[in-house]
Amino acid sequence: MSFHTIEYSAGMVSPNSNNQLALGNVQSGAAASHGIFTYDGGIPMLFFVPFNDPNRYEYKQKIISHGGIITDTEPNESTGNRIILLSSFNIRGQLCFKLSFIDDSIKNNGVCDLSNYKYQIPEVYDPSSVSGQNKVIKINSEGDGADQNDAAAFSNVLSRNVRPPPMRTSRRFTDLKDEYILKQIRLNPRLRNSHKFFDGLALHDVLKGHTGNSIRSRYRNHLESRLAYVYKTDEDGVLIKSADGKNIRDSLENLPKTLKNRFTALEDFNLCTELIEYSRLKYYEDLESGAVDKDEDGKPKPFDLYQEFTAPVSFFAMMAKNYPSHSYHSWRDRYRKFVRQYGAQKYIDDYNRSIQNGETPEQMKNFTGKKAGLTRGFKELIGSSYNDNYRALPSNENAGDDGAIDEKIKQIRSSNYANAAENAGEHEIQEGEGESNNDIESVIESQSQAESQPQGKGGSLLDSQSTSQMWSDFDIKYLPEGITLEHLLNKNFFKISPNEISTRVETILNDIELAAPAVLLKSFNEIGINDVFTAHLIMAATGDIVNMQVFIDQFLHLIPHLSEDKLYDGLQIEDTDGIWTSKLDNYLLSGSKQDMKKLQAIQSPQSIEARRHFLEKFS
DNA sequence: GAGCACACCCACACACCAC
DNA sequence: GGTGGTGTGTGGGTGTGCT
Repeated sequence: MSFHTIEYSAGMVSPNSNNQLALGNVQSGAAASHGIFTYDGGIPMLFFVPFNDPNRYEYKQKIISHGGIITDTEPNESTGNRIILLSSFNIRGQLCFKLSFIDDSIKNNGVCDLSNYKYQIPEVYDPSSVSGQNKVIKINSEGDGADQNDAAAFSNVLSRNVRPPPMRTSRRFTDLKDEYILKQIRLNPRLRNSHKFFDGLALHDVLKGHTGNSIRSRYRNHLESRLAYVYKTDEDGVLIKSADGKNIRDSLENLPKTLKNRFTALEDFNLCTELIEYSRLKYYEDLESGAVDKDEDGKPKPFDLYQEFTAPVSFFAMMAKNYPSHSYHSWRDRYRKFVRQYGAQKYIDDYNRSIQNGETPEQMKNFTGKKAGLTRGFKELIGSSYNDNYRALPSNENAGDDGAIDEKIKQIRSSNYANAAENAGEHEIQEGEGESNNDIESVIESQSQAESQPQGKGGSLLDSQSTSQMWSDFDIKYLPEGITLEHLLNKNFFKISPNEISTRVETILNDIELAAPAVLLKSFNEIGINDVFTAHLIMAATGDIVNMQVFIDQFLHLIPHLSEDKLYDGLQIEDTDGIWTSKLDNYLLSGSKQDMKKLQAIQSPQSIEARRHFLEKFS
């Protein structure tokens, strides 16, 4: 039932000249056929009880069960319609009435004179007191007769933003007080962490003399373990009563969630993945309709996984619907203050890496507040450390230095060379007792001897005579200058995470069926690698599947940092053994001592020898 | 010195508002 | 409707002084 659906006229409840409510046409007494808190015609009276009021839920029940309505909207005189503000205590100088109005009206079976329940003189601490003693300031809701500064002080104390100076009037908590606090928590389990709730409790007679902070601290440090049970409430925190009108005990296992829920790592992950998925779909829609931005050459810009994503309202509405643990506003705020700062794909990478390392992923944090202010340009810092994070290896969680990628290369070489050797000359490995499968040199040795190894599992795609013949029809060559990302990759590439690309490449290269060019090209196409790039891979890696894997991993590492115009230069990898460029080929072909010296500083003798054979066959 | 009461801090969830 | 700015106050503490 929504009060918004009811038309209220100002005349039903309107302020008179004394700022008091006129209730002349309020239905009252036994004549009330629709309940006690109704106007003529049975239209319910509107009440507002502050959300932090410790008695809100108790009185919400009373009001609703006697025909009235509790609104979620605070009274607003400017609208002309009046909602009656009820509270356990006087607040912020507003026109405010005591909750006993409800009790007395119910007892009376008719609406009492509301003006008799108006708060007049709140008691408030005076910050100007030099002695540090409490001083009672008399202030009424209109501020008449009261100093404006006092009114401001009153407002400040209640608003929590300005606290009185330290004043320690320590009072011991008694069993009675402790039990009272626990009872209030049981009645309001959703508010068990709320500062304001405890501020409200501090105004209860039983707890007079303690501050809200003190009571909150008492509960958190001493009483929480004694809570034992709470009373059952609905999603809004309203007490659920049994058939005989009693509160229902509920175990702590069913504690309702508090007012605010921290975002978890999984929720951050879901937000990032949904955001990227949404953006990717949008990109391809735009691509089809020609709405994608063009580069200098007039070609559509490729989808950038590491871009700053934007999302419309509908996206956050979808998130709130599919992941109701947070509201639309919360999801949107999380995106604005965290995802945008951190980077969606960067977080996904970090999350996946944590999972792979057997660690618990952490949620995004430290992107708001004062600390965030101190780290201006933090995004740039993240950007610069991206490489380290991206390159860190599961087996080396501290890897973040330049050795990480080398370590990865080593691992790939170890496993693949071992495979190659296993397939090429199993007996050599078996006979070499005490020889490690990871002994690269010896494995290279065995590989080089295995001219007739089966294709597809390790070694070169082009080693044997028959497969060389098959590849001879395929145009193996370096990428030309001026290539774009679109030349290299198709849309499938952007649907797969970088980690997965690497794994898929490894799987494809290890597949024994891939000796045939068409199969390899098709498989690479399926993960987004176009033929021209496959040709370059084979050319740069001398057709060696290990080196192809190394090239791909280096490419995946480089790609987030390469602008379109630097793509060609960026792919000239000249510092990795087994990876070749036309410049290095020229060194080899020139035969000059100086060039060979340069070459030997990069390439191993095995690589140089293999390259020589390769160029003889295919150049 | 220990325990307690209380003040205070900080990150950030959630919300509202203006443009 | 989309977006940025910003306020409020929750959630989870730590620091400090009193008993």
